[in-house]
Amino acid sequence: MSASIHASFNASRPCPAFGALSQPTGSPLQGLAATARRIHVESGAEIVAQGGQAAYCFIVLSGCVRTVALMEDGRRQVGAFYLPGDIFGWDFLGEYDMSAEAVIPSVLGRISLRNVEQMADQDPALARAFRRLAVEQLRQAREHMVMLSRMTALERIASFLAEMASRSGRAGQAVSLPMGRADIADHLGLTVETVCRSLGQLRRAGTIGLERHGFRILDRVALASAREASVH
Amino acid sequence: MSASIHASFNASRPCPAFGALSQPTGSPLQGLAATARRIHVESGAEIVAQGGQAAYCFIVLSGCVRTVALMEDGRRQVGAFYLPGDIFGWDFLGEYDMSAEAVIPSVLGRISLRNVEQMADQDPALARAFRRLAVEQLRQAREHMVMLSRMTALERIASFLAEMASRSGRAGQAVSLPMGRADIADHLGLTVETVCRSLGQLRRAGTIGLERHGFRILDRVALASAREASVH
DNA sequence: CGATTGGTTGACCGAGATCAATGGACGTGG
DNA sequence: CCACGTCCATTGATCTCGGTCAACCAATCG
Repeated sequence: MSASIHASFNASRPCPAFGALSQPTGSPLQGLAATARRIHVESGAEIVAQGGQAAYCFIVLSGCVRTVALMEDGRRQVGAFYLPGDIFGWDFLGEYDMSAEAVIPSVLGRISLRNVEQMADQDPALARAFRRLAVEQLRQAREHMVMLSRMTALERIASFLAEMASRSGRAGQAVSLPMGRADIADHLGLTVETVCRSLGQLRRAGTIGLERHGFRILDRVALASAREASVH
Repeated sequence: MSASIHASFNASRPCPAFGALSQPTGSPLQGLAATARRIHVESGAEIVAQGGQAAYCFIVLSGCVRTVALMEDGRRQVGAFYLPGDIFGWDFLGEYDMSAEAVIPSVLGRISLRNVEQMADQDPALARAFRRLAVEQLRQAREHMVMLSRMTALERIASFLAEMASRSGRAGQAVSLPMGRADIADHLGLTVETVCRSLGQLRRAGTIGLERHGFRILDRVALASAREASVH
């Protein structure tokens, strides 16, 4: 069964043009894809370095990418996970404020930020699309802030699973978790141990089916009620 | 002394055109200010409602505004505080995802979002300015996320004070804290009691001078070291 | 001046971090 | 193909920071 879930991820949803971060169909963003150059990265490889000059943004074609902020004392924050169709790295000025790393072997499309600026200057629709992208990111960031400041460990895990499920295509299906427990912990502001315990709690309650690199929602209602503190 | 600090806020910095959220001098954003309509709001008044249709954005001319997300169970998150010169409410699509309330009696400039979109479509420089604004907000949001997920109570308070000090004009000066302890707590993901205790700790250590509506940095080095977990 | 609101301080408790040990998956070399 | 080693996930025991509950105090306002 482990294999089946993992396979269902590798087969993957048919890369929905521009996914979670994109605007509705016919987005002017699609014009950008034409200028993209394919990049292959191995598991764990750094794609952009925190503090480096921002020159490119990327679209995930396959695999999974995480953004990471690292502090001197080792405390780590995983900003977001990017799945096929998602764009990242466009939202930087001057220098990247987080590094980006491949969670698993991935294929990316690389787009010059200079191009983006130029095309946006010439095409108000594209500029507008980027404003919308920014606004959507801000909304997500605010939601994440509420989670980090006000939700319990169990609520965070439930929210995370629900989000991954909704991003991974249709409901009821097996959902892939390409990232390790440590990544999840650093994304949710928890420790690995607490992540494990909360996941185990949901598994034991029969809410989810769980394995190393994937899960399946067994009781949608229970999962929703475990989230509790949704933002309105 | 209480009076002196408070007075120094009311006299206030001379409203720096577009403050914390603006771009460098000569910003194309200034053109927008011409279309603004002056609005006076009393202390505690709701300026926009969470869930309402977004039609306007605002620039703070005097006073202080907070954005607030409220959950059914009463848990509250204060997103940000806006001081004179700051713009808020532009980063919404369709509906406001947080409400905005006056912390103290304030004067605002109200700008139609429809105008903003139109002017941005016609003026690439303005569109670019808004992209920069968005990117800057995202950077701040990410920093705040790190704080909420990884910093101790003392570190959060120290960071907050340092930020307020740097926003409130020149260093070494008395800094106003127009918002109450509850607002600070909900902004930092703490409780009122913990905010008090941490502030008291810094006061007793001689790091800051403290009173109800303001503070003063006495030991800049100690405050910086109390922050510890800066995002490198 | 009393009343109401907001700030401060103390005592206690609990969710989650920390420390420690074990188990299972995967990859490498014999 | 199996033995071993490494890495990661899991589980348990204990500790701690910050939340909760409660009392008191100080400002502001009628």
